[in-house]
Amino acid sequence: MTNNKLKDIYNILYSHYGPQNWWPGDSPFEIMVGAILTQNTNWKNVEKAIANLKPYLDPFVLLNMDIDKLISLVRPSGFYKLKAQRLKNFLSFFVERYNGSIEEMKKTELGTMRQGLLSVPGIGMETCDSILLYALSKPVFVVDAYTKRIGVRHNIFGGNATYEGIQKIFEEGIKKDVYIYNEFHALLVKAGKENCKKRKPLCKTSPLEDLV
DNA sequence: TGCCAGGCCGGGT
DNA sequence: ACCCGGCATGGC
Repeated sequence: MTNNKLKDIYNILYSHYGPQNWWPGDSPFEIMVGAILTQNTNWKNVEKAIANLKPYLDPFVLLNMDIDKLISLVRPSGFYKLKAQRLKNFLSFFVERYNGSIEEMKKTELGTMRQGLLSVPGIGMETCDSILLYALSKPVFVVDAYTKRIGVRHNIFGGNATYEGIQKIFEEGIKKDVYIYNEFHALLVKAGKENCKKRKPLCKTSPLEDLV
């Protein structure tokens, strides 16, 4: 069963904005780091932090780095003490369980991988799923605040829908395809930034306006 | 200038 | 099982 409305939304956004080619990042490891740093934070600020981290983008190097130094590097991304610790938490997990190897991690069964990531303090569902989809190319639909706002706005689901409820609707409503999951989420963020902000959720200029 | 950003956690109800 | 405050910098 595919949901035509979701397919329509995808097609409209894709035609309007074109491919987004996410995630912006030079390596899967950088994507993982970025996924943590971008929690409730403007991507522009994350870019600054990642620029600071560039010379040290290796799981072992970062794991062994003095916490105060790490804090100073991630500072521009905001919530810096919190995020430095969350990065450490993730790095411990990544090194202990997978020896800091993307390839090794990718061999794991998806459910196990997801459970493991979610057990890391500071990694919630969106961060976890972003890592799975964008760093590890796993077919997991990423739900975020924009996805929810736009979905409610277009009557795909109600305002009380949960993360996993929304995720299920998307995963069951469109073709299970990493490329589509990748682009769809990125397109929703793009559309959301332009038309579906917190204080003006009216989408007057949205390419989706006709659908409502 | 204030409001907001690609969340998550812990404590209170 | 929800709801809320805290976390913080920098862009527009």
